[in-house]
Amino acid sequence: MLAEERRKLMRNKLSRDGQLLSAELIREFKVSEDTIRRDLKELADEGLLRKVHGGAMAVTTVPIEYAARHEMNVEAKSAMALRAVSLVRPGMLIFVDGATTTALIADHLPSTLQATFVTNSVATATALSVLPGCEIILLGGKLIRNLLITTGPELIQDAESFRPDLSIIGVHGLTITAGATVENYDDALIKQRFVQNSGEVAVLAGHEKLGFIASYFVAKLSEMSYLVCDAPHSSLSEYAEAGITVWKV
Amino acid sequence: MLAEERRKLMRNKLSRDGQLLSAELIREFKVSEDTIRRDLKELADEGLLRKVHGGAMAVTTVPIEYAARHEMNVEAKSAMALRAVSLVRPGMLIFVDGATTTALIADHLPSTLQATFVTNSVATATALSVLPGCEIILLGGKLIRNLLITTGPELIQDAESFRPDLSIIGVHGLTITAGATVENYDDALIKQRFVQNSGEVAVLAGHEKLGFIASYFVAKLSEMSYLVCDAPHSSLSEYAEAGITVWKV
DNA sequence: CGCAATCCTGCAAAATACCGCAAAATTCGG
DNA sequence: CCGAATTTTGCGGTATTTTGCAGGATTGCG
Repeated sequence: MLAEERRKLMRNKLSRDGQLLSAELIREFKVSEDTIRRDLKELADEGLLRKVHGGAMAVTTVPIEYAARHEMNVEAKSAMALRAVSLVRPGMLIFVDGATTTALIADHLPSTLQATFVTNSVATATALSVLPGCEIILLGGKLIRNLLITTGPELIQDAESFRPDLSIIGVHGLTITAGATVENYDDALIKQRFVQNSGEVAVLAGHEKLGFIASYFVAKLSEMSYLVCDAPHSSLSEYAEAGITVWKV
Repeated sequence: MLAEERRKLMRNKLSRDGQLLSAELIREFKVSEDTIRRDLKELADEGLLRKVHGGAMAVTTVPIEYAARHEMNVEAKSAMALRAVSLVRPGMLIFVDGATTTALIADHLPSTLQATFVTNSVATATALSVLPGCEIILLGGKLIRNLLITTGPELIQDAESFRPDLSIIGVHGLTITAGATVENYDDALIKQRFVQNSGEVAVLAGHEKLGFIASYFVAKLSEMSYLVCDAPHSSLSEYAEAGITVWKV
């Protein structure tokens, strides 16, 4: 068996189980303890795992990952969420996605608001649940572990039932030519559906997202009504010229 | 089990319960008292907890949460969840409802478990998401604010697609004649569906639920395979005589 | 005060980790 | 295809970590 093949299997096992046991790997691959130890050191140098006595543990623990992203840059994200809130009117049907930024809008909504929200994000649904006058519809499906959002063909189908007045979405990349993009395929599909079916679309993007193209397409510039961003005016002017209402925070 | 894995589980338990009991950890991890004590010293050096006689207390910035949780008898609930976990086998399809007790089972499941879970509870889905080898399906629908579970006619319809090997449900009331009952109509409808379509049904009920009849029917005694309860044997014998496998914790 | 539970210290056994080196396997240039 | 350079692997020896145990001190509680 090739060394690289063995390490590939170890990567798979790690992402599946969240940890690796040296003794188990020795039995499984029929190699010496030293070889396993060297492999673990390799993977540790790649940042995939942390060596511990007797094996290794994955570094990407899910809740930590989500929590860590949530912690980052809270002031800017909160400011952007505040701006997006001004688009919300009573009685609206509003889609909110599972981005860490958009999940913050619940904190800025008036507690007396009466509206209906639809989302595929566990975190967003939980945050919105504090609003006594609002109805919250959580789209069901297979849970994506590190994003805490639901996905799946049935969900895409269900999404067709909604024609929101407003969709508030976060993205991973935004450029003039490529439009809005994200890093997860399923996430992209869902956002596409709501972008196409919504009356208005508000995109929230931190300044670090500008000029970056992620792997999966979400929306053309012409499909976007509002762009909320914390970048300087100079970077945003070209988006304003493309016909988008740009709000700098 | 890795030492590091054990400490990780202890951290989880600590943040959930606000405290750790040495004796309980010894039973749970099947290690000596010394090992647990050394682990507690490790975590104490990290500043996560303060050692006290018989265990440790979390050094919490928010004492409110601990007080609130302590009120709710976490120990008994955790013990019941631990028992229910023994019914889980790799490869199973398992329904877990949104009761506070059943949501705890995620903490007792082995991190290497490979299985599929279906739930209508936001809290349960989030808790289960720490298991790297498991698929989690969250049923979609209208969110019930105070329970953080989804409901609705479409959800009942979707539920028919599943034939779980096992359903783990919590109830609000349990008597010989009225069977299992809960306080929320939509919740009852969903549990009914899964009770009828599951291979085995495990009911978790604190001792205070016995002899109480809530408003909405969930399951007859004949539909229940297992009853996990912390009541004395004398109260439970009649359920055992009704043909249910009764586990006292 | 007495008893049981818990805690602490030192120690020893087992498992695991680490280092240097040489054999074996693989790669590569001609 | 051959031989040298490189990489990979296993082995011996030693260091470190983990764990349980014994025995005595301490604590909590009726």
